[in-house]
Amino acid sequence: MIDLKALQNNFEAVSQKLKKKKIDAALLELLKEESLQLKEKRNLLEQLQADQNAKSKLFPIYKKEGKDIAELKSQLDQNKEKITAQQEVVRLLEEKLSEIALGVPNIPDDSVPEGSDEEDNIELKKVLDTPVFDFAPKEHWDLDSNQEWIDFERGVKLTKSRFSVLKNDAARLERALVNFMLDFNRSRGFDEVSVPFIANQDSLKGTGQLPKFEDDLFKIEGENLYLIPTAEVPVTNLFRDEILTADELPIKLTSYTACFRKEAGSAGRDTRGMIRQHQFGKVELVALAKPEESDQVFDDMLSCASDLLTALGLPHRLVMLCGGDLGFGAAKTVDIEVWLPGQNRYREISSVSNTRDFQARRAMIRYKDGKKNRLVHTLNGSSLAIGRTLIAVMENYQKRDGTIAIPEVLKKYMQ
RNA sequence: CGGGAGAUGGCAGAGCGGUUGAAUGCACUGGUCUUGAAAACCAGCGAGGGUCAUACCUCCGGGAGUUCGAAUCUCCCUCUCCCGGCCA
Repeated sequence: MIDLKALQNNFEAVSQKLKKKKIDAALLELLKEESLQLKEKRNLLEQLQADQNAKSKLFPIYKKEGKDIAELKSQLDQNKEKITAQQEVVRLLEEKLSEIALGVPNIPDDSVPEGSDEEDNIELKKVLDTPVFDFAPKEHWDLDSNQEWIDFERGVKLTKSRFSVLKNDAARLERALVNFMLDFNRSRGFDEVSVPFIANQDSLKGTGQLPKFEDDLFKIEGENLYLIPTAEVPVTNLFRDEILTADELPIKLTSYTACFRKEAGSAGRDTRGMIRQHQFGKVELVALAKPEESDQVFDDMLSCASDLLTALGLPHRLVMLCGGDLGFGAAKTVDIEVWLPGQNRYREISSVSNTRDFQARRAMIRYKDGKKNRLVHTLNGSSLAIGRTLIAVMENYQKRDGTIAIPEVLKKYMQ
């Protein structure tokens, strides 16, 4: 959630920055008006309550002194009606306000470029040269046309489209990738956690998936529980409603989970192959940091993910997302795109974001800064999506005879 | 899924329907003492909103109710623990 106080006090600046995200200015205006309204109504309510409290305290005194309490009681009764009415006013306003506020995306950093979509993203750098083949490299599904590695048909049989089954060396490779990544991340100072793949509404709300993006989630019937779309949800929410001490920050964690996404808005996109599945494995990086150190932590996470690809020998590039392409909760995001020779293009394989205090405000994650409690900054990034990494290995390490080499660093994990 | 107990501040643990936002202990922070530390003693120590700062308001799992007044009484929900069944 954005900082409503900042919106009230610096309306122009905030709404100017939010323009990058193509937000309706009228909505912001409304938000500001409503929040000021609420402040006023709430002040009135509090006055009434203060009055009521003060008079209530007279009650036992009057009784002790044997005074008549009928007059006092009638005053209290009247005042009570006013309070009840005013409470309703405040409650409605609060409801309306939070409905609007929860739908407003995060404020982009100044460093985020203007732009409306992918086309306007800015390439920061390329790492490793793209491989040169003396034959025409295939896409992963053609490489494995008889489904020795990835069995799409049976995945569909078991569940439905966009589910698949890994077999033989692919299954082992997946496991090797997970282990390699977790070990790598640990060596970079990220502590490993293993968390539930199901989260409740409060958690999804804390990281911003709810209420706005319910359509993207698999919900468990009759339970108010959801399959997680990313480990970011459970791992960040580990600290929901907590006040951390300054010296335990930054907290840097890594976790492997399955991720479940409905891909509601992507009908018809990437229907072939394993690029876009309803379920995929991902090793995630999550960090909580003091505001002044979060940029440093962001860079650490980004280089951690990039170095991982380098270690795997996979060419990739770093792309700074423009305002229009930025996710709902992110103030700044850099995507990492891996080279897929079969597709002859870069495809997203990782995404590192700094949400600043946007999630922390929703999830109430704070730390003690001397006497005061301040919101932390939360950051998240895919270490790498496992499925896409698997594809990248297949396509980049393919040989003329259709076999696939194993990256050097994975060999010890494949024995 | 069936039977019993419970939910209070970082933890432990009191709390008659009326200055109780909440005793006490531990932990923590500052100070005195000490060469230093420990011990001892003194002081402070929940959160959110609000204010320049005070006042002031709200919060004792969540919601509804009784009452002039509820942490304290009633109802519902959720969760936790113990017993039984089922089962990785």
